[in-house]
Amino acid sequence: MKTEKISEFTVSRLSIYLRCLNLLAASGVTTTSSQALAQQFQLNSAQIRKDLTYFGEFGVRGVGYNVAELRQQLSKILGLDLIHRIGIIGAGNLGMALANYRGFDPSHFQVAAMFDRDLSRVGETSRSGVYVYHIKDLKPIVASENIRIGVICVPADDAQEVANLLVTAGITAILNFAPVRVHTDPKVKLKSIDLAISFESLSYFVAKPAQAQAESRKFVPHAAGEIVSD
Amino acid sequence: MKTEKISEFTVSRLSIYLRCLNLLAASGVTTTSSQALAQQFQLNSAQIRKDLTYFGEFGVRGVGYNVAELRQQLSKILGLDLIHRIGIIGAGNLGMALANYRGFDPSHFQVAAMFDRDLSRVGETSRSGVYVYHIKDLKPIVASENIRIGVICVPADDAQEVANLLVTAGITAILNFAPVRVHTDPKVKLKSIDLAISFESLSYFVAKPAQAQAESRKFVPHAAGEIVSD
DNA sequence: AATTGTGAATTCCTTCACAGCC
DNA sequence: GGCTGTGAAGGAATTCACAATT
Repeated sequence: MKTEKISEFTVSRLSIYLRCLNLLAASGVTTTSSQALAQQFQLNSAQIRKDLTYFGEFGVRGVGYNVAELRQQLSKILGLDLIHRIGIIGAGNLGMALANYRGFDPSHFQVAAMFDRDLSRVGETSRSGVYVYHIKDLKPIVASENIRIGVICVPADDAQEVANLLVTAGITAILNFAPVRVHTDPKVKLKSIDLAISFESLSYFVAKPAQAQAESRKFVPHAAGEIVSD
Repeated sequence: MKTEKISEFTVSRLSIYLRCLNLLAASGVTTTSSQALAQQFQLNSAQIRKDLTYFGEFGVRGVGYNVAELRQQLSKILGLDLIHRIGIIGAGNLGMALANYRGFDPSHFQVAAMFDRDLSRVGETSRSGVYVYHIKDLKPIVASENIRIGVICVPADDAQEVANLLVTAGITAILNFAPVRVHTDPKVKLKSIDLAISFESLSYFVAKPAQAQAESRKFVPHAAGEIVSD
């Protein structure tokens, strides 16, 4: 394994590779190659190999990759051998939807608690069984529930304040859904999904159909907005 | 204006610039400069200028930019002088949350209809007043409601089928929230927000705190997963 | 004097192409 | 023969730095 910097692009692609391998494993494939993966899932084989070799030499020349082994390696690299405890701040539509979201595996990601400042929401429980605490209890609950990831689902005007609270509470990573740029301690990994920017980008392409199709890359990881770790 | 290809990165930043300008306008600022914007909002002034000059020469040398004029220009470029009619497919948690989402201006984006194949959801209405139709009525409702943007909020296994239906219904752009890569006609603008990838990227950085902070760019537009127009 | 618009330099990301190995 | 791992090439995006302009 090298000590080179791993880009956000590479990390996102690892997720995609793992997803592809899971599909292959489910259909009983035990061995594959970068070319086979590339062809089946419309990726570039050299990129797959390059991404993987940042973390080790998982393949066998002339043969390819063992599906089971590579799945396990990628799971490990992505930290999916751990259980991540998540706290959602803002128990509105989006926060509730995320608490109930079934798109990710509950053996890796668990929404442990929600928080809101609105007393009418405090004491509620999501359909999936997540309790809504008052925001003033953020710090002790983060500690007692072992929460490492905070998800900001409050309006733009409150996002920075919530980010500050999360940092103070000792969170490790933040996923921000508020349509605003927030700033945090560099030790906290911050990532944003900005729905307003996503829709406005679509708007641009809808409004300009001629130019719209010309550009665009095959793959761009992440949330509209920003990825910041400082 | 040049006929160069405009990158997805640039388009996303235009949204950010517009947002910054809106804040400046709200606080009564009438003139600004790329340096002032860069400093206040942590951007790079050369990048702002370069992004803007893809679309025209909006500034005055030695003076800067007129806030009101630049806002209007950016709104126009981003197609925000139009009203975008949106259809959401999948009236589950996420679909409902988006139908009720208040993060974008209803004078630019209107959720006109939702669709589901589950009869128990058909006939419901979101809190914001959006009716849920049966998916079999997609095509006629898309036409009658003048829907141009389709938002996929169904499980991964159904996403490709829904994408096909949307293309057949004559949609112009698709925003895909399903954690899977979908393929469409190249004439349709496709963009994905992959929450599973976003969380897995955070997982990577939570699991590897040492390396985690080293890399990462200041700004990466878009959804985890992919941006595809083909 | 100040700030834009932009060619040049730089940095980063992707793809090519092949030596090395099974 | 076939496939990996990787140096080198190519392409994109960002930033620098300055000539042009008011």
